[in-house]
Amino acid sequence: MKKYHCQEITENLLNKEIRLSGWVSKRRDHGGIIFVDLRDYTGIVQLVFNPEDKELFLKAESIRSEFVIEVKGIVSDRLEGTINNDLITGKIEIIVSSLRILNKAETPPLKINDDNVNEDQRLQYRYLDMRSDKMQKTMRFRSKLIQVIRNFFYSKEFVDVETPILTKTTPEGARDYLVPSRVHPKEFFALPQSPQLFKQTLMIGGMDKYFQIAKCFRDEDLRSDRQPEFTQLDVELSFTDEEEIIQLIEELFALIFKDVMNHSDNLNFQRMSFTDALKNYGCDKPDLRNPLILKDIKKLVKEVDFKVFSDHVDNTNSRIVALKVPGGTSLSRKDIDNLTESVKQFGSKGLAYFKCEDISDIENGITSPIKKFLNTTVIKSILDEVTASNGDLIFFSADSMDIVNSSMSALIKELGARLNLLSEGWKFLWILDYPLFEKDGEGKPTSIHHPFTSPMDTSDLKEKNIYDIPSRAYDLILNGNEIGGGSIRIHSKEVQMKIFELLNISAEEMNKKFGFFLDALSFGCPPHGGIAFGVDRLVMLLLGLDSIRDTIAFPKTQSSSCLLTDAPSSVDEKQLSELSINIIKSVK
RNA sequence: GGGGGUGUAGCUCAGCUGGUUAGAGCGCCUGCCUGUCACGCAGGAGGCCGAGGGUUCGAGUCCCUUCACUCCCGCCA
Repeated sequence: MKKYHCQEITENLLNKEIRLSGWVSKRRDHGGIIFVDLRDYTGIVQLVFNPEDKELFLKAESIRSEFVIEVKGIVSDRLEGTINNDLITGKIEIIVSSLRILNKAETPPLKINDDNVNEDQRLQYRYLDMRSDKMQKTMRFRSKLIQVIRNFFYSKEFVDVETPILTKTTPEGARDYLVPSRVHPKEFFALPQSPQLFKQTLMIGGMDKYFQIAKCFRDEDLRSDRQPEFTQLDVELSFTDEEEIIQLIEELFALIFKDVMNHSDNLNFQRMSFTDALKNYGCDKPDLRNPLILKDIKKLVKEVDFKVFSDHVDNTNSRIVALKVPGGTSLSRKDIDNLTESVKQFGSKGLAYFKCEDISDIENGITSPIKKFLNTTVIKSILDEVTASNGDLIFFSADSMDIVNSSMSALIKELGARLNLLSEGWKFLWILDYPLFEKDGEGKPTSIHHPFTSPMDTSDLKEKNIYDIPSRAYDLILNGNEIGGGSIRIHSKEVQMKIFELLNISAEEMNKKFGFFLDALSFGCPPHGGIAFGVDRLVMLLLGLDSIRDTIAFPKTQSSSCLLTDAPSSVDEKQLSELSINIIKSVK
């Protein structure tokens, strides 16, 4: 007898005897008749137990929620008036002739498909949570996405190569997860932060088109969109350039949207320079659905005798911006106070603003706590600069470049969401022309992308100011989220050593940490480049989920533990001594 | 490392300015019920109020410490 899934039972099977198995979603016992909703991943179908068969009926009385059962029965029309239009299978039911209880179940601690359960409960009982429609849909979507991605790259003759999980620690970047070596006491493997050096080494090895769905590990603090272990789609090609990679990836996303998202319209990919992104949006991942943009007004306020502005007028590392919010006068004083409070976490000291009630009457039509510092000419020039209309609110921020950018980009995001300013749809954006280096917290140069990124022109390395050297890096942004990034790489040993040198990595350290790679570069490395995408984050975005955890079967909590298995856990002394490890006794 | 939020029954939550015996809905158990699908009706069980300490005649409620979960800043080449 053929086996079916619940949702496959339709009128086509009327009067046929079928076999079905699944979980008991609900039992409704009317004394003389028992209904059971049987559930599998496809959905629900109603079973009917009639009292004529006493043994069968008795057994049906004993079943409870989440029992695993197998039934045989006849697919029947529902009686007049008992059709349930809320169920796809609501026109039929199964009159059960035999029941096997394959397994009992304790009363579950959470209800399947109850979307109002706390996440720690869901993670502790992930196997129950996973029975829900939502998790089933997400995990199957993810699988389909990966299938489409793999097929795309196979069809283009890319080679899928697995790279090591036990590898070498790297000096830059995130904290490594370390694995002690038993065979080599006092030495450690590191889990890969990404397969970067391996994929470049594959290029040197003549694997001219490579891709991998790769697990990556970074021991840093978590966020709703960051897990310590995550999945990357990793891609690398030899003899390539930016344009070929961009075309390849746009083609991939066209396929993903067609086959996985059932999205028929053409996708819209725009491009923007890193400089323009920072200038207009204060960040390198603007959401193009959001119409709000920043306007620099330093020139307009240079004569203004107002300390908040004048402190920054002559500082080249400072920015003074205006942000016009159309219809923003609807924000209450309390709303504005809350927004002011929320930008403070980025180091901003406050938010000044104009309320534009009547822009033709600057005397009375513009209200602002800072109006007394500004003359009519300055106010007028600001209104012109942002092309203000009646009903607009204009926020001002003056501070160091970093603080203005981070606080105002957050404000743009917040206002866009709160005032419903976002347009519909999917906005892809390539960010190009990144500089090679930026200053780190200690004022030292650090790679914006990573130290294997090629400069646009190698002669710049000698001639230009280190922070003005353009790189060949690119990022792909989708609706304000970074989904991937890559670069054309350095393929010359000399250039690579020069970059390390600029990063203050000593010859000795270079040799110790990257010696193998520098050697490899010297044996005929083809020009190459690539890109990597965060698969978990992509699934989250495409499905509109709030957290990356919902896209991962067994995710970690914010403190990097697994509530299902209770990992991490302490280990036996014996295990430790085999690894030559002593636990430092905590002073506390 | 820092800031915010949450923690009370199996689950989701209420519990005011400290005051008798800590509540609700759902779930669970028992009984009744032949057309329900949020089944219904009757009855019942279930709590170390996250943990530890303190203030008080008295603490779920106030104070301190700590743990867990969560959002954010730092961090994430």
